[in-house]
Amino acid sequence: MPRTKKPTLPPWKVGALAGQTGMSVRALHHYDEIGLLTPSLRTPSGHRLYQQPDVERLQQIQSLRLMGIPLDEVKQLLDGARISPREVIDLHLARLHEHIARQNRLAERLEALATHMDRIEAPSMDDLCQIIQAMTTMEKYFTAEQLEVLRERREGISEHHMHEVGDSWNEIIPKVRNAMAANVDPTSPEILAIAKRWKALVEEFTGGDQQIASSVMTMYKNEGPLLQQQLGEVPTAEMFVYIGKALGAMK
Amino acid sequence: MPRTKKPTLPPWKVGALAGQTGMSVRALHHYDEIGLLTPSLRTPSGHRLYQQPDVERLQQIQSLRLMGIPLDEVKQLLDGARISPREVIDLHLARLHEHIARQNRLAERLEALATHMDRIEAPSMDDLCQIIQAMTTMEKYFTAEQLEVLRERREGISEHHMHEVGDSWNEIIPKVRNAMAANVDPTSPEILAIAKRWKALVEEFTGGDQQIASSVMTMYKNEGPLLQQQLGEVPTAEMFVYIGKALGAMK
DNA sequence: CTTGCACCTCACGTAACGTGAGGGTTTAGA
DNA sequence: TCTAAACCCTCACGTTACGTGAGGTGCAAG
Repeated sequence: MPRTKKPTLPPWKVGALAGQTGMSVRALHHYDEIGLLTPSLRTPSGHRLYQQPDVERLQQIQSLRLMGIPLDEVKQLLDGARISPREVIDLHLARLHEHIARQNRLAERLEALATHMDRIEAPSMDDLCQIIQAMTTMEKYFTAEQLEVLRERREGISEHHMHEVGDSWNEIIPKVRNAMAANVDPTSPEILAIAKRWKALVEEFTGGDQQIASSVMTMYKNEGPLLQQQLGEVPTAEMFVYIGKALGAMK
Repeated sequence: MPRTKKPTLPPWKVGALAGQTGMSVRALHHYDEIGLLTPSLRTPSGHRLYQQPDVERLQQIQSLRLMGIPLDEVKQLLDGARISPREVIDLHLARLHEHIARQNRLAERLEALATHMDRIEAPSMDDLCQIIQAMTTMEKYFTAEQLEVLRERREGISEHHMHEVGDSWNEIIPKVRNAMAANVDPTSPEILAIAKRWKALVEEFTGGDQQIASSVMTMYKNEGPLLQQQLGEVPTAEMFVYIGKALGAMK
């Protein structure tokens, strides 16, 4: 009783397999190159012939790739490295979550940036970079919650008022600088008046939060030149001391 | 009245600039290679010398890179391509959000996969790939909400019961196949009894949802061999017709 | 004058293929 | 049976933003 036909199904050529599985021919070539999926047959002229086991392996490869597993790990997994599938999944989930968290932080920054840009009439590349610098500098000195508080406070304030505050600083700081240069006693009445305005301005920004106030001072100390370039007049550490004396003398 | 000193600050060498800015020397070389940041001076021996404008440009580059903007776009932006910064930001936000959405979908799939794996005692690579295949196949035939419904239903069912259901199908389907082969009248009492059990099994899975029921039938029609390999006995389209006749005759 | 450090220019490697270039093989139609 | 289309092969470069040597030169200090 002879066999009616050869019992093996006809093997697939690359193009056929590619069409069947939705992969590209180049991808199959690539898998062959890296030893991930080597067709079990070749025609004498070198054409790849994939048989059933190859097809099954390809399906496994596709499954694992769909889960975002890199090819070299797929190779290790399918080549019998004794790794528990659970570990693989957990490892990838961890990596993925970290990646997502990073991207989310980036998206938040970009969104914050976008709202900042909307406050400016005709933003230039230079403005853009300045704002980014300011944002990243702030991120170094304040915690996420503090930044949130500051953002909320900013939301509730008109742009006009922000300009007023900037003008106030630009008015006060030179006065303080001159007074210090002239060795004016910080407990003198003029300085006391200025110190009151200074304190009010500080509290408007910090909302009375001591943590924020001290972070601001550290930031001004460390990033003086940078902030000056962006904000105009900026207090120095000595000014803080000088005004501190005045405020201390106010009973 | 002669100048006291030369008015230009001493330029920085790569290592110094790298140290100042936190970049690597290689990165600065790279920026030079691609024409993004070419130092405005070189010593006769070829050492790069960065001057103040170069440093400022580098700071801008760093700012934009912090926002995830690729180097060639940074180059275009800084080289005066007249693109509005807002467009840049919005474009990147859109790309980023799409990317995040993809990663989130992947994470969901991985988490679903993890819970599936926990249902199996000693999961092999093969089991893993089978489950992934099943999941992706389901995703092709059901909407996200339907999948959610099915998942919730699965949560409320013991593993023991799931095995029972599988056994029931494995018992019923051969009976139907035999009856069809023997040309048994679908309105005969034995078939009617089987049809009732069939209907109950179907409803247990679909929860009576017509949309789900019809999606299931399409899936079985299209993916018969695949499902059979994973589930064991699987109904054919003809069986659906046959049982349909029986149920229709039940008044 | 030599040591050591900083600098230079190649040039390969990364992840997963896309996209030709240049040349054989197979197959379907005339 | 011949030929042209369609399919196959093997290089090999391009993609992103640099890391990491390899091998050689410049420069300041002991």
